[in-house]
Amino acid sequence: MLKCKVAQLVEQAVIRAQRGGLIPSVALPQITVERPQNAAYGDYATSLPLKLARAARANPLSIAEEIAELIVPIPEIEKIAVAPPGFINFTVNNNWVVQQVESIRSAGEAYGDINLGRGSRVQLEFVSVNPTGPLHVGHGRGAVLGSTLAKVLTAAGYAVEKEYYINDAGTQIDAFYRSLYARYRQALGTPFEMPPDGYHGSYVMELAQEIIAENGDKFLSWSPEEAAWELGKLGLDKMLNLIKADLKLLKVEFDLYFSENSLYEGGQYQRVMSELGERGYTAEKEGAIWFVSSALGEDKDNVLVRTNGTPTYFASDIAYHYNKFSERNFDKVVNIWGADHQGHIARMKAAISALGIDPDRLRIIITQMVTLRRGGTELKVSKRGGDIVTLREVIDEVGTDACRFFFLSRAASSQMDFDLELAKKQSVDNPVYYVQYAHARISSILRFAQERGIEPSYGDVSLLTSQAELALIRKMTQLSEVIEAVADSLEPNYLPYYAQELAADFHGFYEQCRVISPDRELSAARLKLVDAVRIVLAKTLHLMGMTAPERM
RNA sequence: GUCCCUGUAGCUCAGUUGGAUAGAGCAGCUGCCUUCUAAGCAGCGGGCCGUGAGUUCGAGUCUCACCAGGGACGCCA
Repeated sequence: MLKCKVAQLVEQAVIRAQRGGLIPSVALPQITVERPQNAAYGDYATSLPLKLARAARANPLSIAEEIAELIVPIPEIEKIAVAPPGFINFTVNNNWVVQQVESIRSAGEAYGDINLGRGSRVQLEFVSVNPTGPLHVGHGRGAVLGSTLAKVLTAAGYAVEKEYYINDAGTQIDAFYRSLYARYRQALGTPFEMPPDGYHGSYVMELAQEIIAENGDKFLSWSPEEAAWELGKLGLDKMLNLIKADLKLLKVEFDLYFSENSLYEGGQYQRVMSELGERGYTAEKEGAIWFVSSALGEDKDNVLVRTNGTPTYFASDIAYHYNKFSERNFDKVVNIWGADHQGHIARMKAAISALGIDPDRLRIIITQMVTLRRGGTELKVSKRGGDIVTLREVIDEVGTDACRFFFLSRAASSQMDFDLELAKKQSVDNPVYYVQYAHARISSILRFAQERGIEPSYGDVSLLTSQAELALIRKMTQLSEVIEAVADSLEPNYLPYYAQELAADFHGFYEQCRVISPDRELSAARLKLVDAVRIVLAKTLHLMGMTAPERM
């Protein structure tokens, strides 16, 4: 990345300036290079002199001049300028810029990829919704976020594994099983009361109907416990398949569905409990076994094993994370959780440090709530309460691409309104279509050129000299910086904004520069540029899990 | 009561980790299609960045207090 190269040049120059006594030898902060907001300042800038000014007790402008003087010239950089109050600005050589068109075309789909991760293994766990009901919009948000992060981290050189943790054990599953059994009985005309803590949504009745259609009434003769268990397993399987189908509609897929139950069957749960005990982090109180998180600075302890002997969700989650770090040896683990899991973060981190694992290896992203609206009225999404608007209905109404783009455009930390009416009404003037339209236009030009026998490969990029052309190429060269920013921050919302900027630069170019003209040389050169834009735009769309349409 | 997230244009939201003149999309208004897609382009209007202090060369960004909205504080997950 040219940006890193510039940072290195600055660092070398500063060190030289300090050794030569031109500026005081104070400790250097992290050398950062950024893109100035105003293009008039050039392509890159550093505010290092401003940061050094205080410690060095010197005028930032003169520091900037001393440093700038010592920066070794490289062919890519055409101009280095000092600007008040103490910036050093870098302007990239236009020859280098136009050459990037060639680089893009030879790199193809790999263009923009970086090696930030150096192959280290990252596990991304997301969605992980209890298979006790259909997905709602909030789940969709985490799903889109996770699947996009997976793509970006892969592009950034990490070895990524996507995982869905199935909570197929515990009290919620039990409540689901008993609800399904009650609905089964009711559907067969043998009245049975719904459990008070049950799932009242109509989808449970539909599941019961399906099971009756496939298995008849044979469970009526079974004992309620056995019948609930068998029915439950059938229902859970169906529910999970529905969830997978919904996720597929959203273009979300996993490498592994990890069963909570397997932690008990595989012995991880037992191993973790004894290890926590050996390390002195468990205690028995009031007939239950507790994790002594207060010993690690938490404000209270948490139950691991209930009085009735069953483990809590927290206990199996510790076993799960032990499995991730100590048995599967992931370098880093990223979990995407809903806002309701906020309180779980601190104790989860405490638990893994209790197991001797560096808690910084675990990063947890909390997605804030999505409130679904239709116009002014808020729609309910609670699973337990009854009927909900499902994710599938939202996708059917709004479309996968628009859904994904919409979710990605908002930072995970912001709660958001998803207004179906608005999403549909705006769908024609949506930024989504603005970006995709650019790709369709490009495809159209390429078709047009092909019909006339104009080949992009013959193009001579040095003919690309107009402002619109250069600005467009400059924008393309930012892709790897965007990938880096997303991979570092785990905030993919840079992506949709970058896509819009790139599309805007293309549309601007399209208005100002006729691609296929009587000038065959220029036509070929511009066609080559257009083909490069196709590559970068499609890559950006694909990182977001969106389609790059050839016609609209 | 404690903890977490949010508060930026009429609306929905960005703001590159503390930098230069705070941006985009909708909505409103004015222009631009005999030529590769007008789902586009050019332009106009719109701001006490919740409030008040603090940190420093410099704050939308960091700290504290307060106000407002949301979430979590369970032997549910």
